[in-house]
Parts: sequence; structure tokens; C-alpha cells
Amino acid sequence: MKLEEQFYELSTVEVAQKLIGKTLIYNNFKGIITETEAYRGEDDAASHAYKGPTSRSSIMFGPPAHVYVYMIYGIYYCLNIVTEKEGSAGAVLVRGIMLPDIHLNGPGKLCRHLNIDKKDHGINLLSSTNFNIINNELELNQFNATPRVGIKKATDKLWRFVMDNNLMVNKLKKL
DNA sequence: CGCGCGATTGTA
DNA sequence: ACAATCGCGCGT
Repeated sequence: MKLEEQFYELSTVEVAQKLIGKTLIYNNFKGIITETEAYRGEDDAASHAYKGPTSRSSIMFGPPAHVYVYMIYGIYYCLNIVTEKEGSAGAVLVRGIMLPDIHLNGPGKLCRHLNIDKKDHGINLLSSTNFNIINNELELNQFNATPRVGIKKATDKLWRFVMDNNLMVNKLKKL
């Protein structure tokens, strides 16, 4: 069943951890989230929200369960899910999902393959019919925590979460 | 209003 | 190691 608002209201790090193993549905695509990163607010130097709300980051201060899509390096899009209650900044970067036929590792590749771009920015997962995240019956929250990728600040934080390799194999069999 | 750079990726 | 490529954010 679809994840509810209370799930996305949790702390950003907790949401990032708990999204591992959840099922993401986007139009005709259905895959299991295998990798995420947590980005917080003014206390997280690596976050877009670090310097407060701007035209780009204001959505991170808005209500949870909304889609935040931004362009990176002029070429790729990255998919994020806004977390925490309105006024408290946070978002989870979805870095990897496993589809029945391919494992997409990397936020740019993921968006390119699913055709996620600016048109999806601002979508509310709670009310959308073609963009959802749901609990599956294979619930297994096991992951490794590592530093976040591609950042130069706050590299001490272990806020990247990757599904355990063995679990990936098992889930792939059941897809 | 101009300019430097980035939560990336594929190629050399 | 580096190019591709553009919108954002900050300084002027």
C-alpha cells in the first residue's frame, strides 16, 4: 500500500533509510529502491537548502512527499522526495532502483531511463496516480551506510544508504 | 548582468 | 583524467 504522509514527515535520514527496499512506481515503470542519500537543511553544508530557501531549494522547506527534480551538470536530472514537515528542510535523493530487467545505479541514469525531468517537479506523491512509492510484501530494511557521493562538504556524514548485495539478488528473483 | 560551478556519467 | 552543457546563486 501507498506510503502515507506520516512516513515522509519523519527525519530525513530516517526516511532515506526506510526508502531502501520500497517500490517506486512511475507510469509504466515499477522498481525497488536500492540506494538513497539524505540531504538536510541549514545544518547540512552539502544540501541545496544549506543557505536557506532559494528559488531552487524552497521546495525542500515545503510540505513532505513532494517530488523535487533538479538539473545537474547541464545534462542530467536528479529525483528527490521532500521530507519533514513544512518549514523544516529535507529531501532524499533517489540514487538507484532495480527494475525487472535492469539495475539503475546512479541518479542521472535513473531519471534518463524513466524519463523523469522538470515536468515532474512538484508532484505530490500522496495525490498522484502515476507517481507513487508503496510498501511491498518483501519488506527488508537492511542497508550499508557510507559517505554521500560527489560532494565536497560534510563528507563525514554517513548519509548514503545502499541495499545489501545479497538482498538485491533475492529481490531480483522475486520481481 | 556576467561568471563559475555542480547531489553525474561515459569516454580516453 | 576530462569533456559535455545549463540553470542557479552570488558578486559586481
